[in-house]
Amino acid sequence: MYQQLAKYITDRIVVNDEQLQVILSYFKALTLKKNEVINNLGNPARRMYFVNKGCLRVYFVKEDGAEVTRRFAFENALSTSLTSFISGEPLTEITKAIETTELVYISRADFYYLLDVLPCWEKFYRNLLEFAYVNNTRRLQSFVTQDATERYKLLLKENPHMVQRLSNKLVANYLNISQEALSRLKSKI
Amino acid sequence: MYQQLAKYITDRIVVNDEQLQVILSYFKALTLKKNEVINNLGNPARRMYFVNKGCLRVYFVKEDGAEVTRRFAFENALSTSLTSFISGEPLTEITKAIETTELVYISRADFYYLLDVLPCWEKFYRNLLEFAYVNNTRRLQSFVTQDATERYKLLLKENPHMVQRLSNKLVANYLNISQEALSRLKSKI
DNA sequence: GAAAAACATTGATCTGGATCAAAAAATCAG
DNA sequence: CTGATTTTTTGATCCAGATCAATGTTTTTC
Repeated sequence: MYQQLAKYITDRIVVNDEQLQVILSYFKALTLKKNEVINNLGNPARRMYFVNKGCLRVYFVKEDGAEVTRRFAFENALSTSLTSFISGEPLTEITKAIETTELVYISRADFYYLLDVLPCWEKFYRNLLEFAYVNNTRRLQSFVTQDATERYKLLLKENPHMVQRLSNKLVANYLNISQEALSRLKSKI
Repeated sequence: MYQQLAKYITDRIVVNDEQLQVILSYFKALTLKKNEVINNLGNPARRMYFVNKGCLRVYFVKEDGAEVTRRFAFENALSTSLTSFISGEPLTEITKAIETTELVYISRADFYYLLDVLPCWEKFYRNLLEFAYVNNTRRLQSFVTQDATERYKLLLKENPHMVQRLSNKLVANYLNISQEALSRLKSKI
């Protein structure tokens, strides 16, 4: 159950076995059914999740109720509503399992406790923040500098597995275009 | 010269006077003329800047040469091309002074050296990354969930000083709309 | 302080992608 | 396996905001 997470951590920071066991001991298992939601707008993010199997979808909800996908978390990815996890303020993005999903999670309190007691966890968190920032910026850059076709081509190039694994509807939503628009632009490439 | 930076640091982390002097000793002064550029696409980011007076504009350049503003850094703000600063890869955003601007800066090498030797600097960097991430995410959310008028109203509410201080052209560019579109939507509010 | 340059406004037209609608294809539940 | 739901495709129409153009206004420069 902890094997994938252990590899994830040791791939990113230098950590001895004792420290690793301490870290892992704070993670608990959770299985979600398809379409199950794990947080609610208005509450703060209380956990950070690691995906062993399955896939999470994180999305914003517009005022009119429309959803815009912010990110997917596939196997061996960490996921939380990081802005809320950081600030403690209510979250503005919903996380839902798009298929049956096996997770392990750590509570926000335990996460911050580890930051205080394990210097290597501070390094881990630094790494996590750096990657989250870089990914976020790439996505922002793509939205403000590229049209729908360019965004799709970039996705095909950088994350082909996403296009293979997800329905057109979800891919379109990730690109922030309608599924009709995606269908049309695919037929033109 | 270091007064504003010293306050910026002590407002964010717990640091004794000796540590503070060590940190400040790595910063050097630099004054930019209006429209002077401080980095070039293709090079990695080698410095982090702190604005004492003036204003920096950080922008992406599209394939067709059009510019899209990513961020402004006014007085008492840190600024770098953080994705490049983190990864060491060539930067994808240009930083230009939009007026005569007085800066102090630290080199990337010295910044990382401080991370190794001063635990409080690691905390400082964590804080910096967290805020950068949160701001980035807010901006991404605004772009994917709001139309031009809503983005403008949000800017007016959250950063009225930006609307006051900057030309319509720059405000429009920050909102990723044409200056004509901004002029029209303002007349309708 | 006058000429030049940059910026702001307003009008006309264009366009990428949204929305609405309906049919075809795929997936799911019992 | 079969009917029901969901997804995908294609067509018709619409709209927010872009672009082009012209004029007025402010700022810069010498």
